[in-house]
Amino acid sequence: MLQLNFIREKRDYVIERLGVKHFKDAEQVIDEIIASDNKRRNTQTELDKIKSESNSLAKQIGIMYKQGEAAKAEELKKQTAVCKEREKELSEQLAECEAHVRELLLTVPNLPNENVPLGKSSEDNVVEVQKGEIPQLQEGAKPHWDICAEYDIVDFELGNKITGAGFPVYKRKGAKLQRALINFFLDEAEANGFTEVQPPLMVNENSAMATGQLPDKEGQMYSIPLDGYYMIPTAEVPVTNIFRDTIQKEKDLPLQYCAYSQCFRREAGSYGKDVRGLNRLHQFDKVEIVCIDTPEHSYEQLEKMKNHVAGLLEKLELPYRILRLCGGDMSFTSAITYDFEVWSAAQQRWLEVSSVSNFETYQSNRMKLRYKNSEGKTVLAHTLNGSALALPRIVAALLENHQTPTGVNIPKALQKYTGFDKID
RNA sequence: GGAAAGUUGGCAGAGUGGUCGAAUGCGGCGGUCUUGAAAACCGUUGAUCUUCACGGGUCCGGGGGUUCGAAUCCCUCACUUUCCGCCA
Repeated sequence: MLQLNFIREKRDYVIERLGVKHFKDAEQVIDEIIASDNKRRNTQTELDKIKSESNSLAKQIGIMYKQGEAAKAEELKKQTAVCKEREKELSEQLAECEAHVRELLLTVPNLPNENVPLGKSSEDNVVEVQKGEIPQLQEGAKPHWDICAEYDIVDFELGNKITGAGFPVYKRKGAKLQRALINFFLDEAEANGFTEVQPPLMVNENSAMATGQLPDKEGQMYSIPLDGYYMIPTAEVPVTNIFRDTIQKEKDLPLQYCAYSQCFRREAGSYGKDVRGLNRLHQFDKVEIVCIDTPEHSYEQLEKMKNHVAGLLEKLELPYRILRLCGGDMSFTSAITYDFEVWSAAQQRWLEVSSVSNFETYQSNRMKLRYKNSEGKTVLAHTLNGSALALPRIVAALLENHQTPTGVNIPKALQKYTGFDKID
């Protein structure tokens, strides 16, 4: 959520930046927000005056009773009736204004950072780096879903029977590879200074609201209506919410956390070859990194997170590239996002395996995540997160890029985790 | 699932209808003392809205109610603890 004061002070800038994100009717919405807030302020000022009056009357009445001047007190009581009525009116009006402003604010996305490229779709994203050698595969190289079947390591049919599409069963060396990757990612994160946590896989409404999944992306999450919970689409939600409604000390920043979790996404609207095999699942495993930092240092921190992710891909010997997403392709809550993609040799295309973002104060404003700065002022912190990494497409890329006629080679860095060096 | 007791500032913990945003202790911060530190002593120390400012408003788990007046009484929801039941 954007900060009201910021919108008031930088109206034109806000509208211009929202244009980069292709937010419709920016001018109209922003002006309505400002107008509603003006009304809110006037109402509040008036209400405060009335309340101040009631308070002092009540005090006088109290004193009179104590001094045994009951008759005088009764007289004053009559006066309070008028105040009360007006108070009720005004506080209703105030609540209405507040609700309206909030409702509008929730529809406004985060502003893109100055470095965000202009553009509408994924074609306008900027390729920052490309690293690693694109492998030349042998004749008859297979896509990962065929490899999975050949070595019986991921069973999609079985998952269909038990649950439905997008819930595969990992078997044998496939299951071990999952465990190995999770441990590898967690160990690497820890070595880079991230503290491991294991969060709940379901969250309540407040948490989902704070990180931006609610109110409007409800259809993307699985919900448990009986208890009012949601299955997490990413560990970002529970881990960032650890810090909801807190005031941190500046000397404790940056906070750096990592968490393994399973993630659940409905993926409504997806179809076609994009969803084949491990490309898009309803349940998948991911190690997430989450950071809280000051506005002064958050972009440094973002670089650190990018380097961490790049290091993982290099150790897995996978060719990858880093994209800086354009305004039209970024998520609602992000100020800047870098996507990591690995080359899928058999599918002949790039697969997104990580997304690293700085949300600046957008999430922290929703969740009241603040810190005391060196001047002793309480200000909003910046939140950042990234996947490090999501498993399914990594598995797909490992299987495809490292396949040989006699089996799939496991990268050296991973061998001590898997306990085997080849899937055959 | 049943029963009971709780939820107060960073923490511990007073406060059961009136000047209580809240005693006290601990912790934090600043200072005195000290070569330095500790101890001791002194001072200071919640958040938030509004106002150029003075000031004013709100917040004692969340929401609602009673009352001229609520941390304090009532309703409701959530959570915590203990006992019983069930159980990996």
